[in-house]
Amino acid sequence: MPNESVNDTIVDVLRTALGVDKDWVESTIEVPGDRKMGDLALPCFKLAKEKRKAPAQIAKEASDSLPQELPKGVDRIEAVGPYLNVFFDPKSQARDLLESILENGDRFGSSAVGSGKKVVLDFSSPNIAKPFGVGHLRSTVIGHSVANILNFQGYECIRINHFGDWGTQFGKLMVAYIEWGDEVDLEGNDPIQGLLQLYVKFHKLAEEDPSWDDRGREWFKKLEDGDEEALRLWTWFKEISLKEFDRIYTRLGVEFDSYSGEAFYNDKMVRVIQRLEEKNLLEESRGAKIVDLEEYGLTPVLIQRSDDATLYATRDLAAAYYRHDTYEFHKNLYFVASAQNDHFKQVFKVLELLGEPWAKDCEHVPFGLISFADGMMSTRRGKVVFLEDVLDQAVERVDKIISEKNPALNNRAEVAEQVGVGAIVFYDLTRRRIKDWTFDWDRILTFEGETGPYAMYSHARFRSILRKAKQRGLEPHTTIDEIQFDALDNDEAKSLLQALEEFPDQIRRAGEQYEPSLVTQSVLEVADKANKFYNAHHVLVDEEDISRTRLLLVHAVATVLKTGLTLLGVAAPEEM
RNA sequence: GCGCCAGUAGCUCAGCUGGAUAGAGCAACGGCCUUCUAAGCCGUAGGUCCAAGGUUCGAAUCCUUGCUGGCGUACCA
Repeated sequence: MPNESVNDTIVDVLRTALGVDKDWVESTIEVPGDRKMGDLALPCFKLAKEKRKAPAQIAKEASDSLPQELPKGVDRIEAVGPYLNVFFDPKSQARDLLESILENGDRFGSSAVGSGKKVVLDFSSPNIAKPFGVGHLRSTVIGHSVANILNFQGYECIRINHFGDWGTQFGKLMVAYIEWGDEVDLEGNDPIQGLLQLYVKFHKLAEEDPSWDDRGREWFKKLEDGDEEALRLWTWFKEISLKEFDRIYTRLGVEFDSYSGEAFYNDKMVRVIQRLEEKNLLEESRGAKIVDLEEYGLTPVLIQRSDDATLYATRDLAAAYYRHDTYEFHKNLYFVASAQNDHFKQVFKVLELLGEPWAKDCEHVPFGLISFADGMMSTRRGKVVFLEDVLDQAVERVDKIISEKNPALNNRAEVAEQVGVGAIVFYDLTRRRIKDWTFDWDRILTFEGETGPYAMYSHARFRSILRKAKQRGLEPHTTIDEIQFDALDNDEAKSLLQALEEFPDQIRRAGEQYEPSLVTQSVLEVADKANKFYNAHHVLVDEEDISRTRLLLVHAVATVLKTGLTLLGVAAPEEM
């Protein structure tokens, strides 16, 4: 069914009139693309063969045989060509919607489908000792938003930041530090910059002379074996990074329930290897230990290197077990770039082969990558745009715009931060997550059209009307019975109401598909229709009754926009 | 080579499990601020939905093949 508003009574009436069964109606009925055609439509093509009649004739006959008394809330049902179109009574529709928003407030659009179920979300998960680049934005904001959306639907969300705080990269960094540590500043304001320089220099040399990589592996092995010097450096690098990440998460408003990174699973690797051995899945190959997945069309999973050090896949297996044991999850989600599709296929397949029934509840939620116009981002080559620089630029630009457009704003710095950061977050959540995008300063710093600032602006604008009204002693109607329907009897109000009505359904879909862009699109749709309404009709007019009814609509718009923005992890300032 | 993903207006994208005339934004051009925030609104222009087959009453949507681009393809994560 297209949405929840299709109730049984309507299905029943249509079913009887057409002489078909309930399932047929439920699976065929749809919401017309053009809502002028009706609120629901039932195409009758499929019945043509069976009934040996033209679809249009079937629709016509069915509409003639409808009962006198239509279901509550239905204004009329009419045949239009081969379609049987259902029109809801606009008044009762508007009444139900506004009443629901009035009653539910910022819970409008929420549900309880997930109640009692736990969802584990692994997102953001940046690598320690590397800068937090725009590339890390994706996992962070998508994961955060999906957590908000699922939470809104009653799921209990466990947000895990699976830091990349283990692996050969640390060995490499240690080698670099030992060699050139005195050339960089790791104590000043920007120690990450120093680490990056070491990292880049190392990779430049390693490209020409692979023996550098061997030294890196050696040092990582030392770390795994608990070497004191290695451990000291590792702890120090980690501290430097965590400080930086903390600052960014605070700005983004992102929080986690667990910060157990890869190192956390260090002592849980043995058990994984044990399990694999018990099931006879492990084989020796070229000196390493692997699980062969050839018969499933997958490349082998490397479990243990020839020098016995563990790998990414091993740690993910250990983490999956840990999460299962600790949280008894309904779903275990990984918000990781689509480049790692194969990796997750392998890991989940191994879990399946291990006989774990919960393997099917593990899901990779992939997203496209961010690249530069001239190619890929690469930390190894030092080709990174720091997320903080992007946020700073955005905030700076917003601040300038405020100084031009609303110089009287008193909490300007705070609002500039909210709008600037919100613009970046919203930007990343506008398109479907699977899409790749190219980093472009001009584009990401555009605040007009389908952008975060536009949505925030629309919200602020409508909040402003409510404030102005209050100053004049006007409040929205508080009970639905007071509504003056004439005040909403125009195209702009109707399509605005429609946009508001679709909001809960979009949230539901966004939760099912782990796709925040559906919320973004719905927010933009509401903002668009709201601004059109704003420009076509005055809210604060002489007739008090009309004003108060329109204020109710304004209240509904502000409520929904704020809820939508909040689910996306974007602030909704009162003024801007 | 093989695998996964994408291909819709000049650019960036929507288009829900196939349904009525394929929609927005940006860029371009022309309008609208002495009443609620012009980060807004209205209008003009812009399309062989990558291509060819197939399924269907009906395909941007499903299937097949091909083309283009991105990513992956064992000791990085």
